[in-house]
Amino acid sequence: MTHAVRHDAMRAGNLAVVLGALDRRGPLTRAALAEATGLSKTTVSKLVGDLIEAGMAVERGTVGDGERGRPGMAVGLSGHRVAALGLEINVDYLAGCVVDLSRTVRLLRTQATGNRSGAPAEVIGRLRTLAETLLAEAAGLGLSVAGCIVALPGPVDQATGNIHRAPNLGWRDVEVPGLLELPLPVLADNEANLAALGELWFGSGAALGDFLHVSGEIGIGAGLVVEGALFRGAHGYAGELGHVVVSPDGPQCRCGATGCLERYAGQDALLTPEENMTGLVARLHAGDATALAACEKAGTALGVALSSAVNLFDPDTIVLGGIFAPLFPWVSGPAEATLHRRLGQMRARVPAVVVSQVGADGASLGAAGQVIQRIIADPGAFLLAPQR
Amino acid sequence: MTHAVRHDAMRAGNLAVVLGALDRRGPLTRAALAEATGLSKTTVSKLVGDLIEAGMAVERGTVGDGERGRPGMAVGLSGHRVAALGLEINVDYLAGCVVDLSRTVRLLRTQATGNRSGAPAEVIGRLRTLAETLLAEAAGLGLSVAGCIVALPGPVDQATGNIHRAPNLGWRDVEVPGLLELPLPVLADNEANLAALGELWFGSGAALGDFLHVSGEIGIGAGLVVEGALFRGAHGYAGELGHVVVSPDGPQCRCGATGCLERYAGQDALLTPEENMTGLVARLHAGDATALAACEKAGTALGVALSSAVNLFDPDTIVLGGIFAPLFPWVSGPAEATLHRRLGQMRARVPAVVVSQVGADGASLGAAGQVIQRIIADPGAFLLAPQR
DNA sequence: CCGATTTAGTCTATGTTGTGGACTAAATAC
DNA sequence: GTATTTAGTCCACAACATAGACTAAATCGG
Repeated sequence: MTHAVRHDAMRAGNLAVVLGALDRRGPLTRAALAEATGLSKTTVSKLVGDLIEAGMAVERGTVGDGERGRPGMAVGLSGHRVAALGLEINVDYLAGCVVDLSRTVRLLRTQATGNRSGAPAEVIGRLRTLAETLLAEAAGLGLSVAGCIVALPGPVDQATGNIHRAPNLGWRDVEVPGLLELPLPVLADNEANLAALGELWFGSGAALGDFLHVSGEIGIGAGLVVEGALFRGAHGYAGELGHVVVSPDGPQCRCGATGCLERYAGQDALLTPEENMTGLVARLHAGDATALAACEKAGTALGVALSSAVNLFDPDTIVLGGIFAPLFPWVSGPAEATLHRRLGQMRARVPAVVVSQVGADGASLGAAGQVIQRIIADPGAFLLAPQR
Repeated sequence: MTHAVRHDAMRAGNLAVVLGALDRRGPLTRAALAEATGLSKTTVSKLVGDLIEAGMAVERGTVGDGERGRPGMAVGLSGHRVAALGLEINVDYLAGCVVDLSRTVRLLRTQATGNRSGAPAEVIGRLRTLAETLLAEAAGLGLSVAGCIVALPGPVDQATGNIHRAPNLGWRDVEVPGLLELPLPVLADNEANLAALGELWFGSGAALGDFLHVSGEIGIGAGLVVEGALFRGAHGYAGELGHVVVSPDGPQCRCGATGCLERYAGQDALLTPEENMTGLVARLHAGDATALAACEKAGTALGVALSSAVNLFDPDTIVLGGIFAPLFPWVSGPAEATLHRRLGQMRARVPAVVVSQVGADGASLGAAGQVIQRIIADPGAFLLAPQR
């Protein structure tokens, strides 16, 4: 239900409207803010005053654009006080970052460690150490970290932040947020979802329109961003592109079905057991026929699965991330050709296939960005937060 | 952007909160409403007064449940004044209905006419006559019709309500809402989307959880309902289940691709040119081997396409409507078996496949219901509407 | 160089809305 | 028949946004 609107909710809502306008339209004068939001100058002045006092906005000097009249004082988001922590647990690394309110990356650490079949408590302990280091450094920068989201490689219960199962880690039903024991609110989300948001805020962003972000790792996940917000299915199991049908009579998949995309374009299908991604890319550059054929096949299969996804989701753009980012030159051609072959006649516009602009840090950046997004959407809840 | 909250918006929001509570939780006393919404008794009393005056709510008598204390006066949605018009243009019929605020169907008319390759102006003229008849009858019942939505068999631009192309009607870029020239606000939407909403409000409804509604006609469309709201892709082209891949090397489809679901389970794939649906069902009941085999094949193909859709959308339930409703006994078995085969090992819960509870009127009912939904979500805009 | 004009931002009186608590109404409990 | 309990209304008050007057600081034109 839409919640009851009392006076305090009205104020909180308008605070969010002003902060949101600053976020989307860059620095603005109070007069321009009043124009943009439809609020009166008086109200905007009061709200801006509160935001400045809370360290969420700053005056950025007068804008004397040569026009007549008194020049306005530009007000913009301030990255000097409020910040967010993003963390990621993946199969072979841990990552963490601190992003400030203006979505500037202030700190970023990656730690290569084998977490495959590591005990949850042990892995989470290492992540806690990483997080505490980042929090201490953030405090040194004068930043007040308001919250944290952890990216996890598997479906996450949105209500609790617990991960139901992470096949690639060998985990089942682990209460990650609780076990982290950090002195701030902690939530968790699916790595594929957060990588899509990372692309939105730290990659090509709004230029993509509504986009489907494909994050191939061991499995292949996809996150859909519609009008700047993530589409989540019913229970966080949406976007499982890896098990979309490519050919119903295809090879057996570990999921029990046959002919899933993962069998054609998953990491295990492309790499030989003793080879890593760098090796494969080297072979591709050298013109190795086997490697080129495998990528051609993977790209075509990806195109088939994506054509189904486009029919169902209807995105403007498709972004290839994860393992498909380094393989993009070899995979995107066949994928795009297949998309055009299957969709070109029916649709006025076939989605473009582009490469992700954020690397492996996409998920942790998206996690921190999501915290920032929540703060901007409801700054009232953070105005009274302790300042360092 | 979230819109600025002024005093009038605060009041409008609270009106919506109260009306929404009445809609979802049935008749309630003012005291119970205050409890449910978090508003004070005073405020609830004032808001309820306005709603009663506007004819959107009525007192339904005291609830003397034997408890101590003064008995409360139950207040419920009133279906006596505000209503909505739903229309549908399909290949071989026109349909129209009037639904009141309490989502009771007050009037329902279907008109069998061949609209395939009929000139838009002519077909819309017939629809206008139908609409005007319904509006006159509604006025006779004391109903004030606040708005209208038209269901169309093809992708619809949400901003304008114009249909871009309707292959089964042979239409391109027709401004249906404008051409109707009705004396009330008219919008349009995709037939598959509205049929899904029809199932939500006039069929099995909330018991389904988040569901995917498959509406097979000539083409096969799907509408996804998440938390009581429709998921729309980027431009209203989402949910094209008919062109999801079943087998990439399958037969040529009219869309230019190969092996689309439509070629296995579309109306044209199941019926011989000289046969209609009734004939097919009769043959199935008689045990005709060819017909049974065709349905088995269609059901399996549907299961394959749906397994991809479930991987991407993650619904709780799948509802089969349109041509799949009469064919349900023969199609659902193979479809469900295929879903279990492909998804059973990976997912804790495979979506149940159920039959639609609303017939061919689903889309026009959903259209009217959507208007009602909008009124309930923002009653403020209709409080000053002319009363009959 | 100085007044007219224009735009930015603040200040003050006012209006709308929701709230808490006092008050009235109408039932059951003893 | 009185005490108790719950429903609903009334009234004084508080929170917030607003309109318009007012001050501040620039450009324009002579």
